[in-house]
Amino acid sequence: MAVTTHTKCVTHGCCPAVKSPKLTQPRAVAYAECFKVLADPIRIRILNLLAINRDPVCVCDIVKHFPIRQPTISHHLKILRASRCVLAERRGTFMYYRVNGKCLAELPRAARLIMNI
Amino acid sequence: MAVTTHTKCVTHGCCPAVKSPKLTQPRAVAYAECFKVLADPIRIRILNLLAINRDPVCVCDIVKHFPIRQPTISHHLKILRASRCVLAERRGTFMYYRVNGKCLAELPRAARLIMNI
DNA sequence: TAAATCAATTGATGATTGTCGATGAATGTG
DNA sequence: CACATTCATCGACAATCATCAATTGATTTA
Repeated sequence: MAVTTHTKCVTHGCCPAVKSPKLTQPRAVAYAECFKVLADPIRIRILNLLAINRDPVCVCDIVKHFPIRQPTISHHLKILRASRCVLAERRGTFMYYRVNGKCLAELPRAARLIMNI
Repeated sequence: MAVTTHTKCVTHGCCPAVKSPKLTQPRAVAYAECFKVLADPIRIRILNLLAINRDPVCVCDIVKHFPIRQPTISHHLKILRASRCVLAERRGTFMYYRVNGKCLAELPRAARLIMNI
């Protein structure tokens, strides 16, 4: 990558011996993907709804608690499912969702790695 | 909020006594805002770079570590600054950035609240 | 088999976001 | 003052995202 910006930074006396980030690019991308899942208040509240109800909840009952339509709820559930934050199970025509207990578990560790502590 | 979807959910026997989410909408929005800041690998690595270098780092030295231009770095720094993840200080023509030690500190607590544990 | 119901998918739309080049603001120096 | 350097801001653009209405798919029941 040819780093040719407008900024010349000719002085070279601004910061002596700046260390590179330890976090690799792929790992940072993986963390960002994880945070992106949580970067929506509806998804956060769906997670919370499922966490409070220990028994699985069907989609139609999830829909009742939010001011958005069923396809949008299904869209959010798909994202939560792809990231393994929730688990799904079919019973007849109903789809039952429940939270994955291990969800958000490695979040404190990620925070420590980013913050280098 | 008039909840009129295609889905009628007429059976009403799918899930007995579904509890509402405890997390309030404003709090979920606040959490989502926080996660949104971390939902970008460049911002994560800028945070990590600043965390590893205990001394403040100027913008031109941050730019050197990433394959994006200076205005984009400034854009990310503005977001990190607005969310109080980093602190800034001016020295002459240089702007020095350092990580806010309290950054990500309440992240585990947020995870527990969302997951109801 | 036909009808009914629940949920996922599709396609469209407006809003947001990451990136860039160009420019402007702030500061130091000759 | 004139010039150089660092960094922030502006405007534009493409990509992504949240949402919806309409449709399709899956399953049960009459």
